[in-house]
Amino acid sequence: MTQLARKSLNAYHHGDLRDALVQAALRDAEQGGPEAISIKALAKKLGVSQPAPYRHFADREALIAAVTAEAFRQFSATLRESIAKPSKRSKLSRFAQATLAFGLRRNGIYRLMFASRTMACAAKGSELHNAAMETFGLALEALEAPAVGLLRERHALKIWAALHGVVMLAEQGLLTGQVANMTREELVEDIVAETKLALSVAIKEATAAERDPASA
Amino acid sequence: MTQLARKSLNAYHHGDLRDALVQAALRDAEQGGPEAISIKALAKKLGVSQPAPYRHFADREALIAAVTAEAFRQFSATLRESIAKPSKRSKLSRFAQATLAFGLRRNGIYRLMFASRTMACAAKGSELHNAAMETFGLALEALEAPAVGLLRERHALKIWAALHGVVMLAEQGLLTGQVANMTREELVEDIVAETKLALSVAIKEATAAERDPASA
DNA sequence: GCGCCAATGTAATATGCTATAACTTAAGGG
DNA sequence: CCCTTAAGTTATAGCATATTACATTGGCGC
Repeated sequence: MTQLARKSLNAYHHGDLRDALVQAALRDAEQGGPEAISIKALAKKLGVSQPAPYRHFADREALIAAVTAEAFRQFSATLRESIAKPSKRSKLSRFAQATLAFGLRRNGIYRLMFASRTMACAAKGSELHNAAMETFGLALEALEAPAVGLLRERHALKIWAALHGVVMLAEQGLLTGQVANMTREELVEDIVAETKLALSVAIKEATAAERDPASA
Repeated sequence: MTQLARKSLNAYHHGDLRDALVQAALRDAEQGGPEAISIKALAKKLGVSQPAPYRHFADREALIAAVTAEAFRQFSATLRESIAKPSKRSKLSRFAQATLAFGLRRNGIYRLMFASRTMACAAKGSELHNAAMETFGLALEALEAPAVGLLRERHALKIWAALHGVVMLAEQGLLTGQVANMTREELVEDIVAETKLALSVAIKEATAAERDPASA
């Protein structure tokens, strides 16, 4: 990429305006989501003229895309950390709770990644799309059950979707601390358990079918 | 409410500008989501001056809220229909597929309901919040298994979240037609089956615990 | 009926944000 | 040392929201 070039060339008036814009925008988006990102406000805050950001981003959308990419980087790092550090709880449980925690704590950023028009318009091979798929890769990794191939993929997909649903509903205020007499964390734990159950059943069925192909 | 008053009073210059605005905005939001709703553009399309809409809505947010309420009405009606009409498939399956279909076909509207800042800011007792909770009520209704109380609520919540996750991921282009060698409809069916499995196990455990409270 | 009132709509305008055009400054290489 | 180019500035166009002051119309009391 142009990252090396950027670093040396931008060391000028502002220092590194591009990066400063992304970081500041990320902070603004933390609470208010994508709509809280304003070129003008950012320029003012960073002490440059309004049009200055346009030297680094074609338009507001481009800035948002860059911010979203950075958000994915942070999200992935957090998740990776969660499944790496040892604990009594299972890898899948740690992954799930980390996802929920990130989504609740940095909800504007979560919306940026998973509920913005920018992402919806990202093409299949784009940097953003790849970043999102990497997250799914982490879900796959977190599934420690001895499932391989499609079976593994399907269950990773299901738990990813379920977690995503919980986080989104929570952000919309539809999961208010306690629903059905359980906290959001307990709900996530319940989903983890359900996934494990379904996966073990599926594996049992698969091995049975292998032994006796006719019964399938 | 003021609905009766509205009907008679608004029958004037435009006929019923308020309703026309909501309907037109709903059409605009169908593809582009909330950000596609523009007071100015709507006024032009309906042949009135730009400030005219402000006679009916305090600001853009208020219009969006009204549109969202209408969206919930249509969504609920669609879901209610799906679980009412008889079919070979289970009620839960019909409910789940109807949710997916609505989310995919009218994705801008779905975002309006479940991924907008407007909803996130809706207070707990507000009309919008209640409308959203009604949808959850339909999920509860769709669960035909003989579960009651908290058990039923929890499983309805879980399938609601999972479905929601699938729809959102699909809209973000992260579930591209075929993932893990299955279509989105098959994925939803899989989730339905998983829910039924988990619920039946939970019921079995509950009845066992009832017979022998000590083992719990 | 007549005039008044309130609801609805219009014209004009202030404000704020995005984006572009034309011009300026500073760093670095030949 | 000048010239190129990246990066920044001032000025301005354009668009959308929202407000204020004014016009219109339909219904209601008298």
